Amino acid sequence: MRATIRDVARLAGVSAMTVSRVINGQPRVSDEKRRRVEAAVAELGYIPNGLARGLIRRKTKTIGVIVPDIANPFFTLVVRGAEDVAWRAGYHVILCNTQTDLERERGHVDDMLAFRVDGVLIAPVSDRSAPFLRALTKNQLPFVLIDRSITGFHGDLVQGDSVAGARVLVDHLIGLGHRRIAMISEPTDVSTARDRVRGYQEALEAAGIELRPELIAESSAIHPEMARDATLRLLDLPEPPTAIFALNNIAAVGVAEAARERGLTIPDDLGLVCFDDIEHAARLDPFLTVLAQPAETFGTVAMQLLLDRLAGNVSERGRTVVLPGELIVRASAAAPAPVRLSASRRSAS
Amino acid sequence: MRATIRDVARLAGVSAMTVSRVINGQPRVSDEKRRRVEAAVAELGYIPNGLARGLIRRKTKTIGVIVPDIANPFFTLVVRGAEDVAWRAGYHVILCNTQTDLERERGHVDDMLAFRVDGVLIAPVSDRSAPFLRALTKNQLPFVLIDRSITGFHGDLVQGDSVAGARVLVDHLIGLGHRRIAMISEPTDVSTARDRVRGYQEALEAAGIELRPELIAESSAIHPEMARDATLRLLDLPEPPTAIFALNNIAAVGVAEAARERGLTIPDDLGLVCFDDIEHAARLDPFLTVLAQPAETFGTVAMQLLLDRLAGNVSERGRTVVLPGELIVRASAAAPAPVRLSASRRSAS
DNA sequence: GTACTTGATGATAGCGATACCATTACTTCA
DNA sequence: TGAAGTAATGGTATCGCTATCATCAAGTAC
Repeated sequence: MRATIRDVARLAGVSAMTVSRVINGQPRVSDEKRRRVEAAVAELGYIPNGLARGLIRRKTKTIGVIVPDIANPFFTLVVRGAEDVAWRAGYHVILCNTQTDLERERGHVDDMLAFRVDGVLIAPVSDRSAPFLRALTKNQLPFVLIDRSITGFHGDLVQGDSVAGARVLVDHLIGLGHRRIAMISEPTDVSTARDRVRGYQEALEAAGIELRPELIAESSAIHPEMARDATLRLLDLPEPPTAIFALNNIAAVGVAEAARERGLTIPDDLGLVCFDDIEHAARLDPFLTVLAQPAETFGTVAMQLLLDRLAGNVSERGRTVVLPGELIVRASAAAPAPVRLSASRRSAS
Repeated sequence: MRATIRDVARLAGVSAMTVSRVINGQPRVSDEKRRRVEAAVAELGYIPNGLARGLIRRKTKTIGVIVPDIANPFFTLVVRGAEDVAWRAGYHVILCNTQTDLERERGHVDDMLAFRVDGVLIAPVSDRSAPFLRALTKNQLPFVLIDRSITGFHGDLVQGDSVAGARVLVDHLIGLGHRRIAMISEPTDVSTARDRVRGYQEALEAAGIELRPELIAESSAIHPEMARDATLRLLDLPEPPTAIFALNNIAAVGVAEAARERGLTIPDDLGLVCFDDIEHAARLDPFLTVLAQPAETFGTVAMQLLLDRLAGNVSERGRTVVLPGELIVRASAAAPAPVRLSASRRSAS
């Protein structure tokens, strides 16, 4: 079996308490015993049991990070940023992927409570996640929301400005001359979706463009196939859009697939803009015009807020950090074709 | 404070043991007490303390997953696959990102040992990770290697066929007519780098093409900037390559950047192939010719091997699973220009 | 009626650490 | 000289749970 603190104590000829003092770098230990203990630790390859420690200290130096889709480059970077800050502060990260599934989210939150993580970073599935946040609060487990707010909840939050970002993107399309602009959205129990729809609507209104409900397609932020299907439906409208605003990068990927299937060229036949960059794709070929959000900073800032709170040097109730996005104009949106022909359907891909 | 099993027992008017039996679904409890306990659990919002459980059961239902770069789409998918299988089996995953830093890897391995995870999936930084594997073995912590083997180590392993894959990619370039083919590699204390260099060399030899050492540039598998710099150096050679084989997707991104900087068009002025797909980029614009590896399957299979071992229904010592890759021919490699002009240097980007 | 199951329940003893207090041996200073 | 502080060290209780064994009532067999 693995060595315990008592094995070390026996080998070093001291008490368990002295070993504990040595491995925790406390004073009040003679140099000689310290050396003997260190030798015994090395000889046995002793590693303190984190479970036992956590049980009595009521601290585990562990942070749970719960995200809806780790394969989304946005969240990948969030996680990397969070992990990095945590590591530097001597914490480690338990990563939980919910796949936007509420039941999985419930399970993960319960696990975080059970394993006594010291805090949680969570990008909740939707407003229906509210009960889980309540469970965290009730159990006094500090947490910080990332990317998405929850109606009626007031706590630490790091988010982008979705309303403004959406306006910028749609204004950009309008500025290029587009008037028939569609949006690929997701269910509006997600705050970012709500906000981006609002930004979209505000931009159209400000430009005096009539809102057409049929141009807002509800899709998914994690399954490109659904965005593809939604796009195909939009393209089948009697008056198809000349440009599409996808609520995020994943949806944009689906739009591009749909366009390719229909033999439409982006940006000539269809303009495309979206939230969130796809780092590797952008470097490979700077094509997509996006509202880039500083994903990694979402993670670092959120983790920092959490660690501050754990350190106890925070008094405010709900701190909100809004990180600015940046419009990066690349090639996926241009002026619409001067004479709009009905798109040739079902052309070979 | 949070409710303990004794609080529940008191409220239900039973002993702690009876509560334990109920929450663990054991028999030997009368229906009436079971109901009373369940009511008390619900009323108090009781969640069993995982640390205390783990301490006595010597199981935590937790698996550590250690990868060199979570932002690499390959590893992102590995993690997603692993997490998915783990979740279904009632395990959760602690994600550790080493950034290919040996010290961070050491720290994470120690943490896994300290927190008594039940097993570990690890894509080691390099052969220099061997001591950490020895520590795992010594402490009887089961683990499975992913993607990379370690010289002299014999245990469970899930990997691709890097030699064959590299041959396929380089053969593809040769088949297109390329003779001067460079490779962006990384230090050869990583098994995949070794194997891919070997596949590259074998392909050239088989085609009777002379090996030029200066055409193998050592770079990085996680920093595209380094691959970019390496590519610029290759392009500055007296006789620059007509095509480049990048050892992975990240390196390929750097190659593309370099080409763009030099005003070279891919594939017309420079062919490019690499290992590992970039899912979102491929969907957005099917451009890169790659040897795609089933990344998510790496994760699911590795986790399955590990869980099998934990369940005790495995006898073999070192099981190796080799997952086949698939050449996906897209647009980044074509026949070289019939008349090879010396590449115009320092042209505007 | 005795002996032996069987089921339901609880008391007790840890798991491997650390918090907290007690003890010992010296100093230090009025 | 004696009160009092201080450094080094160890003993004991405890974190919250479960393994194990003991207990007791009720049923079963002979």
